[in-house]
Amino acid sequence: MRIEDEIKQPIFRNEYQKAHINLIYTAGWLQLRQAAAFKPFGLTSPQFNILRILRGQHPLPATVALLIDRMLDKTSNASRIVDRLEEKKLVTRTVCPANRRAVDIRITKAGLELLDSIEETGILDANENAPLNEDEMRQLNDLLDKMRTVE
Amino acid sequence: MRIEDEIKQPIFRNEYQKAHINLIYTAGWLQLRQAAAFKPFGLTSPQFNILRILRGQHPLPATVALLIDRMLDKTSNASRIVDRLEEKKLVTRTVCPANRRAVDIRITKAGLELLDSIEETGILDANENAPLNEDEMRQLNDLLDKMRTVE
DNA sequence: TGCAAATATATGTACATACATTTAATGTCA
DNA sequence: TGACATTAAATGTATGTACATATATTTGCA
Repeated sequence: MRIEDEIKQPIFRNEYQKAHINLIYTAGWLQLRQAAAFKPFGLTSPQFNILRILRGQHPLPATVALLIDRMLDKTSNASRIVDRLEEKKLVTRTVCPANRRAVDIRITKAGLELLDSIEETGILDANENAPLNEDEMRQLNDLLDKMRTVE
Repeated sequence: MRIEDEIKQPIFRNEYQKAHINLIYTAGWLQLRQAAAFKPFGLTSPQFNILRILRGQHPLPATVALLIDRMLDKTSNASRIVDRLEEKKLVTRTVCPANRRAVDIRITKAGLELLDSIEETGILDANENAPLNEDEMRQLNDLLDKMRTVE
């Protein structure tokens, strides 16, 4: 369905404004689908995202600063997302011995196993009836990258 | 900057996963810019969005159900966003006489003037050095619309 | 050495999101 | 008509986002 029909606004000021609204709408649509996929595993999208970064570092630890640097949304509050993961025993937090201001965050065995079981379901992979083919995906990636080249 | 560099992840499982992450990242980037633009006017993005819908209805009222139907993020909580706008005297809320379960929400004169003054700044318009030209914008819109055609 | 600046993280507050539940009004149909 | 379902909105709770401020540690340099 075209964005005009999705939000029942037949006319946009210009193609520029329409692309912006379309982008935010589509991202929200995607977020909802992802959140629903993670829910059976008791994870939110930001929690999953942080777990994935920690696995990338494993067995080395990550600091909060590293997580923020690698997160999709850089302004979100990594500290509190780690709180939730720690409560669920999916990560550990220990004071960094080399720099006692920093905190070493590590994914646990349970965390690694949870990631594996999520990925085994295949919900993160493209399927045969994906609406965009590989070439279109590449085109989309290029347009998005280019869009952010301002200032 | 390419998404690989933005989030310092050199390899993605596939173009599909990369497009998803790119989309969410770019939407977040855009949201931050928009939020910063609205901030001097004391509005958040969802508040601005609802005001714009109300202007589209004006002088007719809108119900909460209509707002949800037209909002970008359909699962957000329109009731409480209207609370904030009402506190700022930008909208009014009255019980709908025809159906006393429903609430008639109307944009006030102050609300209309605020929207005008925001739009006068031109922050919502494309400028000469926009990275994507009109044709590329159209291409992006088509890809996004197509992406959502699942199930 | 000692003290200010910088760094790393945590905490506070307002707002938004996601989803379940509640309250009130209206519809329906036996 | 009266019980029950449906509808419209508000409210509760957990989480996340955005941004300011606080706390503790380390660094730099006079």
